[in-house]
Amino acid sequence: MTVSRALKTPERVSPEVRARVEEAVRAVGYVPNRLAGSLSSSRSSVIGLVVPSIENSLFASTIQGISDVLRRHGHELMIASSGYGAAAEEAAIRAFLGQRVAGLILHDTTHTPEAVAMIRRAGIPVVENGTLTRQPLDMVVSYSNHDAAKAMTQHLLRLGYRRIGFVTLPLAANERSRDRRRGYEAALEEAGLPYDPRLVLEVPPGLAAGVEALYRLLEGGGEPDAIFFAGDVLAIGAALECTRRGWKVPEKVAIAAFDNIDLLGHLVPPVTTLRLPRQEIGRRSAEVLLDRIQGRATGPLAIDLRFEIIHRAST
Amino acid sequence: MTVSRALKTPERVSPEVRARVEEAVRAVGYVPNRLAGSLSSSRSSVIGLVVPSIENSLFASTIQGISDVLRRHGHELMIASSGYGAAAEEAAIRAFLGQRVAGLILHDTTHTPEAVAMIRRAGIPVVENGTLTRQPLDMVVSYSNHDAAKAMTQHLLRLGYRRIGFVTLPLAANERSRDRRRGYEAALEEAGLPYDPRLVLEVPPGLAAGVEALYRLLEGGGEPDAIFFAGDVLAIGAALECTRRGWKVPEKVAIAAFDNIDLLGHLVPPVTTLRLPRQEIGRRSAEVLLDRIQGRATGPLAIDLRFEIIHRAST
DNA sequence: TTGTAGGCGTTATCAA
DNA sequence: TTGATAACGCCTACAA
Repeated sequence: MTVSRALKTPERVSPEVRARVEEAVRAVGYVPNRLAGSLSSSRSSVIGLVVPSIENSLFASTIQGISDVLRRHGHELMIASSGYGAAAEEAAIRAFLGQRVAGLILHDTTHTPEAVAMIRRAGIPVVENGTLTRQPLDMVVSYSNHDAAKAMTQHLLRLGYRRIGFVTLPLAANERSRDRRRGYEAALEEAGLPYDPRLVLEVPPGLAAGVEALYRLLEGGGEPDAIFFAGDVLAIGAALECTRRGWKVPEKVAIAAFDNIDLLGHLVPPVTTLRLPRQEIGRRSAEVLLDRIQGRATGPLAIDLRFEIIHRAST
Repeated sequence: MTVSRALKTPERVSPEVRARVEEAVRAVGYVPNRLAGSLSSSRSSVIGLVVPSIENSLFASTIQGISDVLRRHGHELMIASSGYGAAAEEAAIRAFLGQRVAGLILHDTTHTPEAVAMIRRAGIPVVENGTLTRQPLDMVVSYSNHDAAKAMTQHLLRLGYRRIGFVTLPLAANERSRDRRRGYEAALEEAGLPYDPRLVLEVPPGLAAGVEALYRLLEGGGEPDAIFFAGDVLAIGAALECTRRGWKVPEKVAIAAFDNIDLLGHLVPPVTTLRLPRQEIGRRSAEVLLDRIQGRATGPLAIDLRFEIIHRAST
């Protein structure tokens, strides 16, 4: 007990005892067993994070933000990827709850009923990250995918484009993509423009898909004057393909992207895009989670971290 | 005890008891406490991973590979980033050992003496990932940065380039970069070419650094006919800058990169590079670690996963 | 096949 | 300020 105190609350132990303990710790290379500590105190310093994919650099920024904050506060981070499936997410959540994590951060905002029930029973705080969902489990830290897509579409409209193509990642089981799509439609509607299905495309992720989308839209009869690639690296693939073909952007077709990937600013021409607070989402998520864990806050919470349009020469 | 058995070794319990337990588990939403399990059995299912940076997409591939294998085997993954510093790595390792992880995967191959001592005392298996180091702590799964850089340099020599520039990331405290640099030098030496300091540059990571390196080498008096960017996205920055300036590659200067970033193949012209088994490194690391944890293997081990040159139009 | 006893390494609590 | 005792929830070992 005295050792425990000397290590956790050194001020509550005599200097002499403290010194002896420190010496002994050094001598034997003692590393306290936090499993036992957690079991005894029913407090854990581990946070569980479930992202659709670790490999995706956008999520990676968020993870880095989370990791930085947790490290500073002496917490550990457990990660699992759900591969974009709610069942895998449920499995990950179950595993984390088995490890008695102190809190969860989930990127997806759609969960299996069982996953929700487990989290409720565990009674631990949760942050959702993917989009400013209307039905949060608990806390949300994100930006509005709907508003971001709408703002970019309006930006294009303001620039005079009238036949705006929209390329999205798969809409199924992903509230983020659906939000973006609805934002696009909302902007058109407010502008009194018709929705033309020949201008809308759903494609898998990846550079190659961006290239393919470019051709399909240009040759699909919709005659787009601009294309808004609402996902990942799609716009990069398309922009590079224009370079390859010697097509002038935005004269041939304007191109807009959805994320502040460094590279977009280095392309020729640099590509208009949205700045999304990826790292900030991670940092704030970790912070609000720790606030709750440490009893500094209670109750639901929704933090809108906003976005920003970066206007460049491609539009 | 019967419940424990029903859950872990259902075949050793009567069907009737099994059914009753399953029913009860469902009814109360019971999630076994793995902390208590680990404490009692002194076995853990958690693996600790320390990478220099989570945000870097190259490490992200490796992490994904690790995560996939661990998930399939019912193990969890704890992550920390060392920010490229051995002291931060040591702190992460200490935290992981406190959590009684079953094994460690470290990307860096240089560690503080204290970190090494702690790992030794803990007696858990370790895999190092960054390069085929000669003095592994325990197991290594990687490729040879030295050989890869040498091979690419020789490739350029074979193509007839004689004044080959070399751009590296910071050499301090990073065996990988030093290995690459030595590989470059070895190739020159074997070819009987002099080492010209005007052709070698050390820069920070990032697209912009690649652009800057391009100019500094072209204007530095070394008159390179090819530049080998031995790190990350440096080559992308340089290649895009050539596009922007309308410089022909490889006529103006040939460009070679060091990693199989998808994008390199989509640039104009596509950029020659090395294919490195990033994901495979992650998968194999997890596999050999599990082999040891589950007692299927013992002793040191070095797995060389090789690399491959992807010759494209930029050289 | 089922159950009992004891202990894993901490921390909460209370007593000295 | 220090120490004794009893959990925490599971698993090992052994007994019924």
